[in-house]
Amino acid sequence: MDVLTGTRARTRRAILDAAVAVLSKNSGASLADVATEAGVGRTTIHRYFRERSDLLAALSVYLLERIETATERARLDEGTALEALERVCQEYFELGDGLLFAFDNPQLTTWEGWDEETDADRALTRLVQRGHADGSFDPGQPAEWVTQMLWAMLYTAWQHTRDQGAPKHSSLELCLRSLRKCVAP
Amino acid sequence: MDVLTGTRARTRRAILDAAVAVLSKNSGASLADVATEAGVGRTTIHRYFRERSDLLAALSVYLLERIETATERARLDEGTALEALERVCQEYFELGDGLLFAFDNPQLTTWEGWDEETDADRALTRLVQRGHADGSFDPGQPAEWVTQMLWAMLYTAWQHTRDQGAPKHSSLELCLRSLRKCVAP
DNA sequence: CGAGAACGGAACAGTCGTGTTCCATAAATG
DNA sequence: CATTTATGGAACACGACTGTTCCGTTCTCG
Repeated sequence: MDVLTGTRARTRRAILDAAVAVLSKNSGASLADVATEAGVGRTTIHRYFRERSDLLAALSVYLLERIETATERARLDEGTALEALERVCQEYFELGDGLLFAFDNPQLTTWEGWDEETDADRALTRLVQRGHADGSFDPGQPAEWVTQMLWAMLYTAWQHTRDQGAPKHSSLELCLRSLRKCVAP
Repeated sequence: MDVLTGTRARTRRAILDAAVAVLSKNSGASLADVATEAGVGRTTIHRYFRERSDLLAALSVYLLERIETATERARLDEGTALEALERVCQEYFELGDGLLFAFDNPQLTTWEGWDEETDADRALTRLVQRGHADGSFDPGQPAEWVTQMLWAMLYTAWQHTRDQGAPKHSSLELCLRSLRKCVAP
């Protein structure tokens, strides 16, 4: 079940992406809705994920992977803490609808099966602590608070573009501006 | 149907409050769950609200009322804009779980039946514009963005206390601190 | 081109929430 | 205390979603 032919890997991706798009708008959507969005038969979904819970579990690891790679791309230990924070903000913003889904299902980032923090969470926390240590971040706001704020701001920004049709770059710009001012000492 | 005896008014409130508590945790919860939380029979709920949608509609006006009165209590046109913003933040924080519900259902604050803004929305927007005018708020962040940020921060703060058991006052303190820095010029 | 893999769709049983009716009981009210 | 009034619970029909099976079709790759 690890090795998938090109075709299977492709439709699997299509189903997962469709699930993110549909479930981020309506977390109670039916599998038929997901199938339609994916351009696939409902039975095909069951071929890849026996039960709905299997799809949701796969969705978890899928998004978690995307979050992890986005975090790695941001290279949190390079440059100043503020620069790194802005980079990771931009990377996360690219997650798009996955952002909404991840925010609505916080159990993803905290215990997606285990009760352990993810690497991304730890890296983010370390980053804020680095900012605390070198005096570039406000020491009055604990790291956990700052990371939660980051997600909430990203959620707001993405919703802002999705619902009100604001251009992506301007939403991201507002998000970065607010975040910068928040963490400043 | 406007005049309710004391008893009916009381159970109606119990049902609405239970619905807020349950649906803010799981928006797909069944009416049986709400009934249990309210300490009431499932049929009783149908006596007060024929269909699920009727309960949700009543929930909208209930929360909208609470938001309106909270906004009035904050006296947005008194004192400096910053002081007023902090007051309204504190008032909204008292909404508790209603906060999560309102944040998850943004259609409440924008068009709960009509496609019109609520009084609270307008008052908040005016407040931020006042801050822009007298130079006490950052002109680079439009009023709509600031109000959305306010809700996002409140959501974060309340979730912070609910999930991580942080004391209410400290969460609110963090929220106020972040908000203050955000709107500062 | 041909075999095997991948797929779509129909059909079916099972489950769960919903909305309704009916009746017996508990509570409030005058 | 007697009469409304409010309630809880059982029972039922209905609809939506789910999970499964089966079969014919399409595609993909050797």
